[in-house]
Amino acid sequence: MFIGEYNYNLDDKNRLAVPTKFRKFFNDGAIITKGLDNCLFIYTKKEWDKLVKRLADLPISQAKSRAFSRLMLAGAMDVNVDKQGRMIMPDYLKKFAGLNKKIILAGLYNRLEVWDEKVWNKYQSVTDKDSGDIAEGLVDLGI
Amino acid sequence: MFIGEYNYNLDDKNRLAVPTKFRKFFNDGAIITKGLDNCLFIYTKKEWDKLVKRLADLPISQAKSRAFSRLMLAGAMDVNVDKQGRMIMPDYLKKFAGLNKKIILAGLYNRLEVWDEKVWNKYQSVTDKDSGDIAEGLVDLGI
DNA sequence: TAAAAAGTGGGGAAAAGTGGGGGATTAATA
DNA sequence: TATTAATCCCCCACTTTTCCCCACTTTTTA
Repeated sequence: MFIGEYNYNLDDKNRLAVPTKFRKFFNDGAIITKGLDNCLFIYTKKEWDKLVKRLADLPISQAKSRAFSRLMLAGAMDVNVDKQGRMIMPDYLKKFAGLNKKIILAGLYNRLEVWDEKVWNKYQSVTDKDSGDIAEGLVDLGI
Repeated sequence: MFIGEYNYNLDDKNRLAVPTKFRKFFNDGAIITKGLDNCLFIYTKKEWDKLVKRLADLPISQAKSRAFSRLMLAGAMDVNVDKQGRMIMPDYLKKFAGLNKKIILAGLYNRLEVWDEKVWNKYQSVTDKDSGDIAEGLVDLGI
């Protein structure tokens, strides 16, 4: 579904454009939530529903699963896409991900990730070094 | 499917031609991804779908699988081939592979590899010398 | 050596990205 | 409750990018 890396700007009204070819998936809105590694996750309604069901099954007795549910559920916001294909970024999510003007959108198959450009570049420079480990992962998958 | 070594130029508009005899495989588009050893991989839609099925189910809770997905999925780009048989190279992939004007395309059976000419020549000069040693290591893989 | 095919370059129309004004709805205050 | 204030979002307009198409050059082939 979603793949690729895209550059966009967050404007003064906190509007963020969605790549044209992905807009059709968000006709009935989108869910933006706090993600991992300092980014945000954007889900379609359909994918979000799947995720919520899995979160509901986490054992409430475990502190870690309670914390994860709070991150994903309490962090989530239902947003609309305007006629120009943009969604409005809530203030608390903008702060959470440290977003400035220059934004990276990353396609991760069933979700889009929102990164501040600088944070993204830093993450990349670390993981690019580990590409050896990543290559090992390829073998595990039989690729 | 794909074999051989081909010379092409990346033009000022970041367009890269595909060898004529291979174009028929890319009628419905192509996927370019970050590869190993500083090159890029080009897959047909069909081959890509085989790969991506394995990636879709990785657990988002593990930092390593997130890094892996980001390399393979966010690193990939869905591209079209124009009437002249060229695809447009996204900026971030051009940077990743250090591409300049002179490009080498290499056929690796189920994928095409994209190399900057200088990187290719350097890689060749090392591996040509060590080809004996490299072959020795393949015993483990049953070749 | 002529004709055909492939590689390469560039102009221009169309689409996408971006910014901002203004009206309508909602909230706030006297 | 009337008036004011604030927010949201729709729409218009400008800028930038993309991509389609045509044309020229080089290479291949008959």
